[in-house]
Amino acid sequence: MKKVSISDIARKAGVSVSTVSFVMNDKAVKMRISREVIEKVENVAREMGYRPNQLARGLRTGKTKTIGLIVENISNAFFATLAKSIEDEAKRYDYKVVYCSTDNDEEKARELINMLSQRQVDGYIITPTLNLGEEIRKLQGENKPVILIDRYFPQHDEIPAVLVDNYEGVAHGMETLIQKGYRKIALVTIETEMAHMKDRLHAYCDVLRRHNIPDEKGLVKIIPYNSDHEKALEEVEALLSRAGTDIDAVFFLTNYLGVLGIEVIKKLQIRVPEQLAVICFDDNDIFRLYTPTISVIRQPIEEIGKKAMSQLVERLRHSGEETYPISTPVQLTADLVTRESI
Amino acid sequence: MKKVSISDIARKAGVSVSTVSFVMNDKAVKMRISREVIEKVENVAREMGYRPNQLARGLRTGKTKTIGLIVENISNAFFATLAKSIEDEAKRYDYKVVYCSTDNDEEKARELINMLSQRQVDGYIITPTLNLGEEIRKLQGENKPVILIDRYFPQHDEIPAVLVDNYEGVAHGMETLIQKGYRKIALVTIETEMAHMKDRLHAYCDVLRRHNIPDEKGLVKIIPYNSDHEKALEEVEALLSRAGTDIDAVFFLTNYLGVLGIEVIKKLQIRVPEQLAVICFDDNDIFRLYTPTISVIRQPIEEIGKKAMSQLVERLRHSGEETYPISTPVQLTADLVTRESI
DNA sequence: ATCCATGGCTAAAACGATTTAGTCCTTATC
DNA sequence: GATAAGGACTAAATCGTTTTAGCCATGGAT
Repeated sequence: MKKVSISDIARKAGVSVSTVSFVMNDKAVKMRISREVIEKVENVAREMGYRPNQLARGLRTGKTKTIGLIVENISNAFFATLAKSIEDEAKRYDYKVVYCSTDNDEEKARELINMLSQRQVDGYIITPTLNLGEEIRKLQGENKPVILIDRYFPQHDEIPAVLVDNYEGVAHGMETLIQKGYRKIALVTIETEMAHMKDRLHAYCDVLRRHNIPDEKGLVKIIPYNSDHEKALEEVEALLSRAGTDIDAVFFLTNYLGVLGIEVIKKLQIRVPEQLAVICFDDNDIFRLYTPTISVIRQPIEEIGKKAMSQLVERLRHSGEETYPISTPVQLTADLVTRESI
Repeated sequence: MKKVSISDIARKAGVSVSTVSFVMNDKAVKMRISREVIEKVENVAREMGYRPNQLARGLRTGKTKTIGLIVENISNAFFATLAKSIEDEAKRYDYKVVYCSTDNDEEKARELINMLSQRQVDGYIITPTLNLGEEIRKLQGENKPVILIDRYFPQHDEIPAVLVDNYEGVAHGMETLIQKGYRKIALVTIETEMAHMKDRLHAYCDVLRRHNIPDEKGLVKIIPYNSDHEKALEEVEALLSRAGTDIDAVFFLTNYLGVLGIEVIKKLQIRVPEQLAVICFDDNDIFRLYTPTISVIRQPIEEIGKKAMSQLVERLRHSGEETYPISTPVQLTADLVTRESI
């Protein structure tokens, strides 16, 4: 049972392939196909269950109605939620999404871009890794729109991005901690050169400095990206075992680190917030339900997805035109959600 | 800056398109292309950054090296983890994955299958919704292998599936509860006709019956699939407010319901396990980290993904052959992870 | 009778690959 | 000297669409 093709329809309906194509693409009226023929073709197509081959269509038209979404890791709650929001939004614009995970590996990211490019996706939404600037410029050179999300390249401001204000988010959290009287604030972050994490780190340092609190090196723990769960736990444990003495608060700079932190806090039976105030960048079901509930800087995930998609569609519409609309960069705010942990 | 095509390479290298194709597909030796020409072509291809167009290739060969993955909702931790595992496994076999979410909607599932079929994916891994049997048989009729995961159709045992033993899992959990002395065991499940959930429900009923415990209707709460978060919370709250009196344990039949349950338990300040023992089907970070830790029936997610992919690849290999290998259905076990909540 | 529109369709090229069946040289074989 | 047998390539068909250009009636207008 082979698939039915347009010529099968044409044969059965006793018309030419072109006529079938016109009917299927609602160009029948423009092409002045008669009422009867239109109906005939439509009936035959329905009876035979005809579904146009998108490979052939894409090959001919150069458009696949597909966009590529590259995230860090689809099994992470943040990216999974983001992906769903983008998938839903894409559907509204009649686009299909193909996702893949970089695992934060530059080489893998490059491969993924190549793979998507070979599959002729019409546009990209990318959570970039380091050093992807050139690769992305190449895509733009081929006239394929790209929107960055979550991360960006400060040196390439011609690549549009949908971001949250990382600096402001962390600064707000820090100010709140300080205002509540915490002074010995530790930080747990991930080892990376990427700007969005640097922004978060800078906010931490700047706020401390603004309040004349020395930012001792010992209070900042940087977890290497590829350390396994056990190793990372140990690192965090080493830091948090000082809670109650030379640390009175901790700021986790990512969702994943926060969960790790909870694990350590539970293990060491640290009392929160008495011994240690806790705040995390990016929310998670756990933070809402843990006892005590954990305060977070919440990113508007749905909105990031929607905005990224609408920015992309905008560009897709104008693709091929001379005057490429230079949109202003989109910066959303990450709000503090105060819970019991501070 | 247009993309370079095979004919661009041919022109620049001064050879025919066929020759380039042979070189690019490692058929040069078989086709007795000379060393020099091979090198020449390879160099030109590298210099020009040639990447074969997969649409064209797929159109010609009928193979896209892509598989379609349909899950219920990619933002759910279970499916997100499963998706990642399948993505990783697919990569090993040199396949790309396209995912989509059904949101448990039959009509949407049908549309997704159509969409993937139009995009000529080579095979499918599907978390089915109700009444998808016919649609799936059609795919098989077109010689496209399909593997079901997580759910199945008891009336269609010719559709291969990778499943966990839902009945045994729940039965084991129930036996453990009873052995620990709990008798008034409530159940929270989701409204569905699907067999995997019926299996779980039957295990609950059977174990109660086996121990001569009457299964009162009032102890089973069925949450309608489309009720929003608030509504579902209320329903669960109505049930769990009876904890300590006519209910001494509760079994949540899905991950999502368990999280909902935790939310209610927290709100009502129910003491676990003194007032209420808790167990949930399928694990989640929260259950590991909540205080007290929550016992679960853990599904081997990684293994499901791996098995599904290897089953699919097996069929992909033999696709087109007369003797389709009838593999025995794969049934994995879901083990009890005992934690503090029982 | 000729010309022009217009209506209603179709032929054929094109998209970018893969693959089958040659073509055209050499060189070896009888 | 004719034939066969490689060796090193290439022409052209093909996959399933879309789209441009054009064909052939018919019916006024001139």
